[in-house]
Amino acid sequence: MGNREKIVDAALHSFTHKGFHQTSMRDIAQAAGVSVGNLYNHFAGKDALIGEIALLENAFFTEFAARLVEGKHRPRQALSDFFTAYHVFVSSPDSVQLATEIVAEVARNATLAEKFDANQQQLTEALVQVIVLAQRAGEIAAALNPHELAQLILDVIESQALRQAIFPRKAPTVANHLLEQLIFTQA
Amino acid sequence: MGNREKIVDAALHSFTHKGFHQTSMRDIAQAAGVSVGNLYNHFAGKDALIGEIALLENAFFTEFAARLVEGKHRPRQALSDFFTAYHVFVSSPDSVQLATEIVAEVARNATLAEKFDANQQQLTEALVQVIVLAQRAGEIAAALNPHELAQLILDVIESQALRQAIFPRKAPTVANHLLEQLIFTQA
Amino acid sequence: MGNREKIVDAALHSFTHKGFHQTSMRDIAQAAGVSVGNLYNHFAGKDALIGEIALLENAFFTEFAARLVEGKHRPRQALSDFFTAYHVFVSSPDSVQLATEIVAEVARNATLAEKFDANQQQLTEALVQVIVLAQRAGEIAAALNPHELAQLILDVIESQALRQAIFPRKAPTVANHLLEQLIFTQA
Amino acid sequence: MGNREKIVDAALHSFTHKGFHQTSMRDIAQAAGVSVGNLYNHFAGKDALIGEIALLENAFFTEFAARLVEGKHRPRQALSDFFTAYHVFVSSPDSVQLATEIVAEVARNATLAEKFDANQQQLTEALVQVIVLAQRAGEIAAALNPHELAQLILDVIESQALRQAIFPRKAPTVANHLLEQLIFTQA
DNA sequence: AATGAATGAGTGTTCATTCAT
DNA sequence: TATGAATGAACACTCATTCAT
Repeated sequence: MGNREKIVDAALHSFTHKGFHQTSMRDIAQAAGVSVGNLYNHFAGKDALIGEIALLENAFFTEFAARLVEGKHRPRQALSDFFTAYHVFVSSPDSVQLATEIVAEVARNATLAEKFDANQQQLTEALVQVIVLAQRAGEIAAALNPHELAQLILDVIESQALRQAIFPRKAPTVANHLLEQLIFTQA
Repeated sequence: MGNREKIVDAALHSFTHKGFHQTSMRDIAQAAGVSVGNLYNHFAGKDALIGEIALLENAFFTEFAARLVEGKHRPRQALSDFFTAYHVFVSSPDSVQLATEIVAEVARNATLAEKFDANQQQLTEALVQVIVLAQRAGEIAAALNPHELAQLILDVIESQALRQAIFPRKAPTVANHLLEQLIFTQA
Repeated sequence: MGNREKIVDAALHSFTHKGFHQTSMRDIAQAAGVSVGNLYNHFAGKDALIGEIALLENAFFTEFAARLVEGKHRPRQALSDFFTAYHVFVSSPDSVQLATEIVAEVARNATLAEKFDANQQQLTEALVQVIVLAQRAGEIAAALNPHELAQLILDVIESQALRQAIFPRKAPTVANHLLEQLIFTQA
Repeated sequence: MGNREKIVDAALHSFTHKGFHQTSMRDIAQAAGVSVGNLYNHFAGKDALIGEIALLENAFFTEFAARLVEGKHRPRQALSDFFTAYHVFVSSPDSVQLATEIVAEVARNATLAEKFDANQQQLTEALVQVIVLAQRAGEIAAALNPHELAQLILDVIESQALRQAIFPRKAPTVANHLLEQLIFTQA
């Protein structure tokens, strides 16, 4: 593993567990087993490193999008599967912690926001595609705006993950049951 | 206005626009027109100040809950009105910025999470109350779990506000149209 | 007990256990159950309080001197008794801790040194008096300079107390046996 | 001279003349001609620096011990010479000021006390060695406990130095005359 | 690409002291 | 006397970044 990757890994871990602004370049260098100075041979500065990490989810979004489209000949099933898989992905405590950091950062940094948005777009569009097919199949009400619905789906899954990670509750709800009730037409 | 209030105001403003960890105690003191040392006569430290700010929304939650319950004899209308009002409240850029900071903080601070959760609870329970009435009135499908639905409603409104504030989009959607389509039974 | 006494007590305790410069005026006020501002009604400032404490041993020195002179008709016994009593007095850990603080302070503050010296003088002179009588009685070699001997006696007892308090050793020596061997003529 | 040495020198000087707790890290950095931050590249913190200084006398103790043992074939002379040399060494005002600081610190810091004790041990043991030889030669009474005597000797010399430095007296006594009178057997 | 000493502004916090009440 | 809010300089320490090697 090259030093650059070691640094990215170390930064990911530190940022996740301590937050962007609670993590120092020294922390990262130490965790990566690399000298402080060397960090700057690979990244222009802390902000560049934050940017790199913030956009790391790229690959995952692409993968989810691909899998969705793959299953589009059975749209309802594809959506159901996606709900489950995405929920699992987004529910890991590490994922949640990092996500909150990224959102706070993105909210304050327009450049970052733009890139971040572009990433998400891929997944949203794949969702839209499958929703439209489900509507044609009569599995989702035709009156619903597919773009808005896609966005709502992602929001609901992500919010639920966030809440369950942060507020450890007595009875965690069955993940996406309600969502499916609301979205899919009843037999 | 007492100095304590001046400090809270200044902290609220600075935290909102720069983030908790990008704001120094000096920043706050200066913005409040107060000496640095005096900050510590009113708050035990920065964390205490962050906690105070993080829990400031208390009042608003209570107010929304009250208004909801007030209108419960016409549950559908009450919910609709709440959707609109809550969306407006939660959509102000300041509110969004601060909320992202708070969430990131809460995700890393169990004590804070607990208090924060307790606050939110009030609003959720008011929502549940009105949802149940709407179900009895046949305006919401009886099969939906009221607690989960209440939570989903808040999530959707908040997520939408967040997204619109962060990603300035071409066509901002009509706020809660989709939500109402999904939730309310069709005539 | 008046507030002034409460303050002195609190200062004595805090200075002893934390050192002059590690103790804040707040510490003292709190320990005394008094407001910070009130400290300044009773003492001009921290230095004045340090001075007060540093010279507190006054009374004890006077008492020891008095008892020594009282027993001077049996000089050897009086000296022996003094050795024991002074050793006990000076050996308490609190006494040692405070003494080291005072010495460090006195070493840097000529005014304080002068007052401190004056206090000690009383005891030294009482010792000299009894030593001279012991010499006349043939119990101490006449060749020894009484002033120097008095000083040496105090030094040895104090140093021993210091060492035993700071370096907890395996076998604490029988306190003043050696001192008596050296000083008193052998039968 | 490396920066580390410059820092140690500056700390030694500042600590001696102002005391540990009256000296700030900035003082030291400035006196060393070094940036504040760089202090922490060389020492973990102020305490580490205090520790380093407190144990600096190591070398001197070792040297005195060596010289003592060197002269042990003429024990009385060796002791006499040591008295004089040690008195000179320990009498410099700087030495006294620093010593009072160290003692106060050592009295409050068990870890430091231990290390400090170990240092002193070397010298005490060399002294014991020579005392025993002097006793065999009949120059010191055989009845005296050599360990206790060694300790007493160091105490007396150090106390005397302390007193002369702090209380500038009319007639400074001839340094170790009395000590020799007490210790050595008379022809 | 790699090191780690060096920088100096910046951090949260504490301090002795003052002062209006 | 007594209070405790108010002051602002000072404190130990950390920071992102640079740079000679």
